[in-house]
Amino acid sequence: MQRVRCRAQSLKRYAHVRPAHALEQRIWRELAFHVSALAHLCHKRSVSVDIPISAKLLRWYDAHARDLPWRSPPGSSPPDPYRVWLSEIMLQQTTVGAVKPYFAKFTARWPTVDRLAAADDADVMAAWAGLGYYARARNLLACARAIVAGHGGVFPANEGDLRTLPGVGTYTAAAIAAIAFHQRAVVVDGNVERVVSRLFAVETALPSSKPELWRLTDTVTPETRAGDFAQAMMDLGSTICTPRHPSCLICPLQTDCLATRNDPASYPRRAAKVAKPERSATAFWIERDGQVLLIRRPQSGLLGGMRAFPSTLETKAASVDQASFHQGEPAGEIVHVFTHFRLTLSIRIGTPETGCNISTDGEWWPIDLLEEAGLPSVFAKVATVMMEKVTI
DNA sequence: TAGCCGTGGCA
DNA sequence: TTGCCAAGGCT
Repeated sequence: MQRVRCRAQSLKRYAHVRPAHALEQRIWRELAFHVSALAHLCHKRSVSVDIPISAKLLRWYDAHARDLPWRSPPGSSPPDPYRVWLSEIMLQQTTVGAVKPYFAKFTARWPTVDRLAAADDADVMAAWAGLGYYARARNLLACARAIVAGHGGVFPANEGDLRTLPGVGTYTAAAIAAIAFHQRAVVVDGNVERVVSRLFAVETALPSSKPELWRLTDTVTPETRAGDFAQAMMDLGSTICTPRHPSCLICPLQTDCLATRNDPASYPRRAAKVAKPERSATAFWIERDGQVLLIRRPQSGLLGGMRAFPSTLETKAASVDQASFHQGEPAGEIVHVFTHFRLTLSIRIGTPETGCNISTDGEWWPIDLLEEAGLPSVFAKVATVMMEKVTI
């Protein structure tokens, strides 16, 4: 045991070494954590200590925190609230990998909330294109302008005031208060719901279990470092306590977890899901002098406020799309799966006249610049199909 | 309150 | 190929 402790201490002398590659860094952090845990175990080998869950998690986080562009290192001064807010909006129901390039693009182009508030709507919507959930982009602008107009360009520092801002709900308000302002707030997102429902083996199914999960999260949230704690829960959820195959053997909370030996992947329990409805519609490629007709979709509803090809794709799901539209020559078909329905979109080559029947406020867009139009993915697929036809 | 609202990666 | 899922909010 003494030899192990000496080896652990000598290894800790190399803690400042930072390998160049991401994989090596990850392995190094992993090694450093286990060395630290081993040294701790040696030191406390004969003493049973009841360490709080938050303390275990924070210790793990200090060694394993992911290095993300919107973060400051664990335990350091709070990061810029603007960057925290922007990242939290982008990360709503969106993976870290998808957000990174958009976060870089937005912060380079609009480095402050004042600059963003002064931006043109069309520029922001186009910059958001491809990230999905476009109401977020509309609310992003509304929020930036509310901060400038109603809060002197400064983000409010408490959960209650944050909650009144457009696009900022219960989760986001708590996350900003905790991370950007070091307030004690109970931060519950999808990761936390999963971790906590496993930790306490919550048998109630989501979403009815949400109040119970909030209460349980409240019981384990520390008085200080609530922001680091929240981010630690999210890191744990995305790297160890994953949805399908959790890595319980290396989990810092394994000894506290009631689900670890009882099919942890089966938590959180979920209500049975219903099948996705099928919808079909027609999109029109209407060309003139090397340009193609684009329209702006209505501000609310499906793909609200985004540029698009004229189509029979309705804004409200309740209405029926005109699937059997026979004007124009058939030019192909694409399939796109949204969260709540599966769309088969027929493409037809129309004329400016048929286009005017569908929309009167279109804009003619150069075909060779279509990539800059900021089309949502479903219409970007249409563009790809038609561009391939042109090049053939 | 439950339905609506994107996208891409993964198994 | 298909379904599941990810740092939710709005109505």
